[in-house]
Amino acid sequence: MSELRVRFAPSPTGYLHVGGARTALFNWLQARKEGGTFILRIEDTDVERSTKESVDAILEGMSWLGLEWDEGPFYQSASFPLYKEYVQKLLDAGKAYRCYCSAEELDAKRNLAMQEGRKPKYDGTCRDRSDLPEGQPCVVRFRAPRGGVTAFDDLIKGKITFPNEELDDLIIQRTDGTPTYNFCVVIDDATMRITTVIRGDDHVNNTPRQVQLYEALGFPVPQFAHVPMILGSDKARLSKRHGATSVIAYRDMGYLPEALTNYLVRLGWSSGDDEIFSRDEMIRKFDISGVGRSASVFNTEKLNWLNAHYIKSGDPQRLADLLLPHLSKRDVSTAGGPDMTLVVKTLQQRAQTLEEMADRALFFYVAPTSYDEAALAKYDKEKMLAVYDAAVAKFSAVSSIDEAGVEALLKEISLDLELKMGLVGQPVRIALSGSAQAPGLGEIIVALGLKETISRIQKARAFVAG
RNA sequence: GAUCCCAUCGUCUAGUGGUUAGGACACUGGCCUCUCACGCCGGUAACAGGGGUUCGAAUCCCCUUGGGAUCACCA
Repeated sequence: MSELRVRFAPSPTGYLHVGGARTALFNWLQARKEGGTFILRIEDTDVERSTKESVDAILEGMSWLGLEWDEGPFYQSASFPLYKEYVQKLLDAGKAYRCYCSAEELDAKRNLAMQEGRKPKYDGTCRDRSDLPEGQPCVVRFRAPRGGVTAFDDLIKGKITFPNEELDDLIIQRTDGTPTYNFCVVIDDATMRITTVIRGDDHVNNTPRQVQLYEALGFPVPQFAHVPMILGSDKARLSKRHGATSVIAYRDMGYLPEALTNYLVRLGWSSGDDEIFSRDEMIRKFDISGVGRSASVFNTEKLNWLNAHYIKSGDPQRLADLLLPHLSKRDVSTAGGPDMTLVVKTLQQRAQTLEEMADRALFFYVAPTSYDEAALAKYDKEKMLAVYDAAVAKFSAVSSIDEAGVEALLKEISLDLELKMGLVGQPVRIALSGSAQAPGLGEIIVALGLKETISRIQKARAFVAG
């Protein structure tokens, strides 16, 4: 076991977002690669917005993606006393002070500064205040260093430096006594002995403040790796209006977890010309320092391609299990119908998602009640009837059949009636599936069975005969 | 507005001073074929702009432009 300790720290105010999922994946991969520890921490210090439903949704998303954590989930809300203790430490050391400015006053000052084009930062009114009004509501602020710079070496972005002038005295404890985010992360990351903080790059601007906090508290500063954002097709931050952003939504749309993780790992990271990565390959080849510095656009087309790849190469039995809920959703019962494994096999080359596969699988379980008229119209009525009669005769004459057998029978019909294969196969396909687009006839007939095949052809014959 | 970050085909990316700038998705031409797909072969398509440094820049430096993030008693 290496010393590497990483964490994924979502705030439970919604479902697991694909961006969050990628951050979690990168953390997980780095931990697995190094033999380190992956910790899950729920940042629920905002009691107002945090919900149990969100926690469950996040855990469900993590599990579905197979990102198992080694420690946790830990809840920040359980550590309030700990934060209080450190606030007091800072207060005692003179590294923090009480501020009696009201939220209204602060808002007014901030707006004024913005209007006048100045930096909207705290003016330090209470920084050197000597009187301590008893019983007055107050917050606690960190006494930030005034001059100089604060810098850190980001594993992804390189060295980042901030002038301390830009950083004001941030609030670490609210009027109601609860701690604020930037303070909690530092305490948690330090006490959990996190060695590498891998998170979204919307946090880079928070990092110098946190570094100052680590230093004031006497904690070792961890390494940071800020992962670029995921954007929508218009290059704006990915949001619902670009489509689904919840990983569970992707599951429900029929995506495979290995396809999503494969897609996500390639967003911002690559290994030569490779596109397909098994779990093991990902773990072996991934390295957080190899992640790119720029944001990337989420592209559903490529995700579809990967999903199709994993459907094509997936185990039919497993896919059948995963397909079942999508069929149930369509009020289709597979009981008494063809073996689902056989059905899946006919569709693996033809579906990009399980939803699409379910649509295409429908006819196996529900005999067509109507036929594609436009397709039917392309064929001569008398010839079709002859094909149907011949097919019924041929299929009735055998007791069992395989794909090659179907092929042979169709050839015979083609020769007997002196019709091209296309004129034999298509009418039969329409009879069996109702549509002009379906898997190979051999596959369909083997899955359906001779009895059902003959019955469907007879039904179609009656329909065509009028 | 301030600070910070970013910049190779439409998209994801390879490239780390010398390449016909490579791969993948998408698009597209053809082959295969009982349909639709799969598969196979081929094609279109990029170094944001301008200055340097260098014998030589996609690669190093500067500026411009364009994107993004953050500036809360949210996380």
